[in-house]
Amino acid sequence: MPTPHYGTPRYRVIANELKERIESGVIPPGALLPAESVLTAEFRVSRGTIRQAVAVLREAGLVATEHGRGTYASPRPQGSRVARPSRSETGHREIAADPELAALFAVEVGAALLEQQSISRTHEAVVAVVRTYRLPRPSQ
Amino acid sequence: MPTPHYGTPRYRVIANELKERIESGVIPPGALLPAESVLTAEFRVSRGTIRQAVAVLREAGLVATEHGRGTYASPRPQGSRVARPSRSETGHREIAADPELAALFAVEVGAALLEQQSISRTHEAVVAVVRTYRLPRPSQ
DNA sequence: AGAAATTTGTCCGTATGTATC
DNA sequence: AGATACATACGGACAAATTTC
Repeated sequence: MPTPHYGTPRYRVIANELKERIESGVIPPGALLPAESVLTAEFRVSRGTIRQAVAVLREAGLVATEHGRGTYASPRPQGSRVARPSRSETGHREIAADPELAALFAVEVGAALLEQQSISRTHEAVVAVVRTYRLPRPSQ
Repeated sequence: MPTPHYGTPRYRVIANELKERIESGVIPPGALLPAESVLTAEFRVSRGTIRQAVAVLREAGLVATEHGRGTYASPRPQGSRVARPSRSETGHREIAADPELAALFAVEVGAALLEQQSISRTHEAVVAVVRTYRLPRPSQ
């Protein structure tokens, strides 16, 4: 079979599995993940797919990779009972306009807006969170 | 020729070039970037390399990609300090932390946060609304 | 110190799936 | 339905950083 991909892409399935292992402690904080070559053997996928999966975790801040060394599980934010930020340092998502934003942008309440969020930290502590709202790509 | 690559990787060179075009206005905000196949021809690299370059821009928030449509230049790169806030368009107030902000700032849900809002307009139309959240002045 | 092995980084070419026009 | 465009996946090759012997 060449490469069918229905449903969830394999790299996401693998990313979820690895995430599971990190959060459950199977791969403890600070530990090295198995090498890409090992993961390709375990999941029976190509190296590119593994790298894509690891890239997902890296963007989520769960791991950090070093050239020639390997990929480390990130040390836990020691708050430990504080929920993990569900998003990385910067990201965008679509949100529904609250009444104030709706009025400003002259759209219906609940209309889709683009929110870009960026987080400023010093060391670990969050200093500021900036959310920028815009209209979805300008209708021409 | 196999694939020599010294110095800056090609995908970064290409990302910088595209970034240049977006910030200089050669590719105006909201416009479609050339298709991956076109960029492949222009830069004479494989599609994978082009996708890697575009991924850099996407993470930086300079572009957004839609399946089957193409990649759009974002309305507003963050670098350019555009329009005067024209004053009076900004204000601050105290708000209650929603779960996401609470997690980021490591405070209780509902705790007081400072929100500063500024509104950018061109002519009359609202272009963007920026909300910055911070912890209240520490009493110390 | 040096060579080899390991591991991640970059790049290519190809094939096929899926969404949009 | 056909054409276009992005998404996923494979396999191979070589480069560069690190560790090991």
